[in-house]
Amino acid sequence: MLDIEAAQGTTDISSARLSRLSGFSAPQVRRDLAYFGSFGKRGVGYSVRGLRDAIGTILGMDQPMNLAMVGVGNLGRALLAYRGFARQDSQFVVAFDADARKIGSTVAGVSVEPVGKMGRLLREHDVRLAIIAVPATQAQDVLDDLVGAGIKAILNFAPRVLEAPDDVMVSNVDLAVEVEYLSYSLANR
Amino acid sequence: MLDIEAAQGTTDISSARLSRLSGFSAPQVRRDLAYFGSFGKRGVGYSVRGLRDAIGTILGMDQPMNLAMVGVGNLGRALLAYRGFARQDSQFVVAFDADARKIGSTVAGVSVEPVGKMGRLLREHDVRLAIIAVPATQAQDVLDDLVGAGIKAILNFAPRVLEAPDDVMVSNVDLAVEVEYLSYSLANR
DNA sequence: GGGTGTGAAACTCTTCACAGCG
DNA sequence: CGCTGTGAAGAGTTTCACACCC
Repeated sequence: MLDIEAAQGTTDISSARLSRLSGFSAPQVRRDLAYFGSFGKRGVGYSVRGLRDAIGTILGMDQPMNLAMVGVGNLGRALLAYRGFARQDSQFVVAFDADARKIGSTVAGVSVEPVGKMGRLLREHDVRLAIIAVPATQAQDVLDDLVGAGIKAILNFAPRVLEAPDDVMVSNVDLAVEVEYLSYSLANR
Repeated sequence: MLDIEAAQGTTDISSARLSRLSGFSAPQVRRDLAYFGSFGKRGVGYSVRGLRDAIGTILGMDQPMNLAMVGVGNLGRALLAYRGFARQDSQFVVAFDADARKIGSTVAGVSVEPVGKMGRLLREHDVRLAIIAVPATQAQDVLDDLVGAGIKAILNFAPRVLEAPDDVMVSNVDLAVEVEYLSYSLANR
């Protein structure tokens, strides 16, 4: 969103404009931003550049975040190549797969390693966030390995409820849920 | 979640157990379910089978929902093959791509058609929900075409804010946002 | 004038506690 | 007895309105 404005050369943006772009109400936008500090100028709006930097800092994206991908099937490949990640300072540093034929290959500039080396390589590369893109049947095993390697944040794309210790955050992206939500919305106008 | 229980032969499930599996509190589960009707038996719990059917009906998944995929790159391919969708009665009936070399091929049993035929084929196949998995630069054009073809529900995977008429629902799956959320959670314990 | 930041009101959502039924 | 369904209390969130500053 802020990228669009930056690309258009806009330097300042009002909460009203952010409202239109984001779908949140203008007072909402102001309150949420004010929660983290005073970023805006009265009578002018928010500096696009300043806002982006501030949000980056708040999200902890100002310092690089090393990511690992587990599973290099279609989905893993797509995610490795996904443009959205590149805009932040997060980056994939290593990928893993169980298929011996894929080991040693490179996908989107990231080398594919055997799952057996996960523990060691995750520590070596200082990976703090891992993404699970393996078949549902293997997802829990992968999660257990990741937890064993000290990973505290996991993004799971496998359509399965996974068990994890309380101090490990697991965020599920269940693509079917999105379709269900839209289906429900269609059925109820 | 309910699939897990069904697979284990469990016939009834309590709100307490659903709470552990879903992460929502037990009263929360009960209230949400009660909102749609009385599905549970006091002293016993909810029938797994009954619940699944009821939820399916509520979501409008009891009748088939035809889906179209626009964009057959890595992400489109991954989504077409995604297991999660198959469990419901939703199904992909057609896919589109701008690349002439892909036209006529079949991905996960779905034939790839030229984007130029989108309007006609969407109507022919009675598609009501389309998924956008094209590069960000082309996403808005695709959305406009879909809207022109009468599609009222769109799931967008391109990392871009899209403009759509008020009566068209656009659900964005921004994969970067998920990483940002976990990154923020990591930074703030 | 224009747009932020924020107190106060309105609203929604969550939790608690328990009556009541199987 | 065990667990649902739900009124009432509590917490959190959104909206409104406007003082204040650029």
